Amino acid sequence: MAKRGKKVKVTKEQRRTQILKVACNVFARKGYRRTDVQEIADRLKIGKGTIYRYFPTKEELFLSGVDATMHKLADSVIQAISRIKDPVKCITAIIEILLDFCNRNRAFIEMVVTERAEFKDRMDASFRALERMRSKRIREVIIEGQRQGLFRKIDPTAISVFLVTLLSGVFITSIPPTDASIKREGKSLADICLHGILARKATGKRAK
Amino acid sequence: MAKRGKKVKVTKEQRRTQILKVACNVFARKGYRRTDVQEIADRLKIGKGTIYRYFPTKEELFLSGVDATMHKLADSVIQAISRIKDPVKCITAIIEILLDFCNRNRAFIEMVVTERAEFKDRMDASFRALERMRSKRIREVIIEGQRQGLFRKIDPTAISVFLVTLLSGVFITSIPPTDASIKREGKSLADICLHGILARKATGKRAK
Amino acid sequence: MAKRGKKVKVTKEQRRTQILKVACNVFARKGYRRTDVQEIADRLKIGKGTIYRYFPTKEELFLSGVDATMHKLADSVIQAISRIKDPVKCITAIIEILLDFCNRNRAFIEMVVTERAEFKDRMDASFRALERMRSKRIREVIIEGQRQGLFRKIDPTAISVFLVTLLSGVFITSIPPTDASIKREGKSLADICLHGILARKATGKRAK
Amino acid sequence: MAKRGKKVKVTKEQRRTQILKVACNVFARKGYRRTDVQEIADRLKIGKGTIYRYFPTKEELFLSGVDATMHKLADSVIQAISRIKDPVKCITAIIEILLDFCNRNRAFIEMVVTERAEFKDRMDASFRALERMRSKRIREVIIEGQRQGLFRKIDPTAISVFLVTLLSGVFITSIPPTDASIKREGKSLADICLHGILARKATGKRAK
DNA sequence: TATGAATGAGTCTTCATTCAT
DNA sequence: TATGAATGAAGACTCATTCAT
Repeated sequence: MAKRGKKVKVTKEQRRTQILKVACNVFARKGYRRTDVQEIADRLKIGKGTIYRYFPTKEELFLSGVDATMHKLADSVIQAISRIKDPVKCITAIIEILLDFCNRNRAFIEMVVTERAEFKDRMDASFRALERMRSKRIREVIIEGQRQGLFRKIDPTAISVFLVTLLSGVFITSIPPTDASIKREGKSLADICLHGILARKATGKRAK
Repeated sequence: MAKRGKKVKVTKEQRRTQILKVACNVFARKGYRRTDVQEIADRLKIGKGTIYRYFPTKEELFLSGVDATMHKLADSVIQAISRIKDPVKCITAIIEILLDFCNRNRAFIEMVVTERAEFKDRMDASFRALERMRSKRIREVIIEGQRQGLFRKIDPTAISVFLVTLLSGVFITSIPPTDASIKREGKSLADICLHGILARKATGKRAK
Repeated sequence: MAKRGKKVKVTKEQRRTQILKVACNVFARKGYRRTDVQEIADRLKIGKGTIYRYFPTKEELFLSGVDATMHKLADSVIQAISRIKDPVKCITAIIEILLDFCNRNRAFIEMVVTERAEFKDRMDASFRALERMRSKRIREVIIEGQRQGLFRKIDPTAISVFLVTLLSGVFITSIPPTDASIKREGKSLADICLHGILARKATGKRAK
Repeated sequence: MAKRGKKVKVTKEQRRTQILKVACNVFARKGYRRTDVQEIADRLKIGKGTIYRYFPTKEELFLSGVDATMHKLADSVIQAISRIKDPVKCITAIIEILLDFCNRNRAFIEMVVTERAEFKDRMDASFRALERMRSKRIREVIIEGQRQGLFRKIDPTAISVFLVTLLSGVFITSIPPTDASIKREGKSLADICLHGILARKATGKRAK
């Protein structure tokens, strides 16, 4: 009622972002269905109706949150890829960036998991679109790596499927809190990706 | 009302299993919240009350379904592992079995995803228990492989984390229908796992 | 399932009485609505269907229990009244008997209270019938007492209303467990009934 | 839908009271279990959800009704007692007030009866608390009456038990509609309370 | 523009009663 | 005769969305 104090004036866009951020947190913690729009409003100390002024439905609010974060992720991966020329380093970077992102966006990961369950039909499209894009970029890196003779000459699709699968695994398994050794873990995953599990002596030429 | 025909006699256990199976399908298709217990009953052509004779709550019904399938999966993986002596073949087998299982249990995968969103706190324990067990078995295979000089002498935990991550990715990404080339895909994933992405000739120069 | 042992053969009437007794206890403890017919069956170690062989509905079962006990109470009061000739002792006896009965039939009292709430329209008739009868007997005692010059010459209805009211109060307030001093309490109530609260010396002046 | 007319503006407190009043009536008429919250809403021409905005559960709604009326009753009795100095008149007044209250609050009485059956464990506490308080006030009146030499010098507890029992009886037996002669009945009950049933000429001989 | 009171469709769960064995 | 599995009507409660102020 009171809300005394300077009652900071915010632009529409800022207000929208505020709402989105808080909504994401609540959705992440409680899941889509369990989240009461009222709770989001309460946390923001605004009226429930106000939220509906910015987002037509609860669903839209939720999906907007997923989308926004999705784009942030995609952007940082793509940016990294385009900065790094060396295909080998690129693969490592992609894994590290994803791990780092997952670590810093636990809430988001939860949202995506939830989303998949709740909005299977509707949202899968957008989810897959992103995945396909990611997959496409990775393909490019792989083909470049093969062109340079760095990567094995196997079906690029096979490699890209492999990487996407691994990355999805990273995405999913990173949900439980992992500690600050994220960096090390990223390196370790990338190393195995690149060199495989088998001992080099078994390969003949592979021994260091 | 109808129940035409011979009115097959079923034991309690069979009835329970029947219900569980249909329930899993509906849950998988619609998600936990969207599933109305009435629909499960309708599909079984039994009364809603009957379901509640076998499962005290909708939640219990859901979790029972997850649990049952979880155990089937764990069993088939463990069995395979114990049958196969060669660590290299074992790794391949684990990937293939999981892929195959995911392919044949789409519904189940959906349930697990849903579950994670809905029953985060409650079910995570059982989910992780299974994961830990799987991880432990894989470690054993890895250590054996290293003992035989087949696998690289790097931290077994790193390898096991890598494999579990990849497997989780398999689990998750297999949700969209993949065709019968599952076998081939499994082999392909395992191949990259074992030999890595890098070309052999490049190995020498790239070794750290 | 087993129920081994001599499986004592019981007549239909005995079985009916058994059921009624157990049912009364459960109803008394949980109230009519809260009582599950299944629980009564379980306690008796018989099938639920069996109960329905003896009582057409749950309601009938409940009301039969009330009725049976009601009659026991009415009988013991009437018997006492007809044994005792002295109207003064008779009044005391009625109070004592009721107190004693209430004390030994807590469960029953609860049933009557429940019944009044649940079956207001339907059962009130039978409840009142009994009350009227009790009231009628009491009236007879009063009139006899007045004839003998023992009781004040005020409207017998007033006295009977007074007594019925007091007895109903006994009925209701006796629900919480009272100890063995029931007898003393009965005497005390009867004493005040007979002599009133006012000091005798005051009687002369205060008489209307 | 309709909500014709001026759509009177009501405060939250007024709305709460409105709901409580109608709810009491419905509960009283149908009993707790038989009452559908929907019916209360329909009668108020408001949505069911609105009721749940004011009372978290049906039970709470019910018990709030009992409580509110309980307090009204306690207040009017206590007020009357503190206004009247003469112990003899006080006793009469207490009976009259209770009778009158019961007559004008049939619905309430029904609620209390229902409550006792449904909420035995939970509500008994508050019910008894009130009773104890009433009983304490009455004791004070009695002791004062004895000090003034107006009342017989018997155990004050005995007298108070007697009165509470009688009052409970009034409470209970007044449920069936009694006519406007309430006043007369109150006087009559009080008269017997004070002077007893026995004829005065008999008093001398019968005194213990 | 912001609010939050009001709404009522949607669902889980209970349990008296039936009836095939 | 006894059983207990099956039934489905009934009812409490939630919460996204609306809309008057």
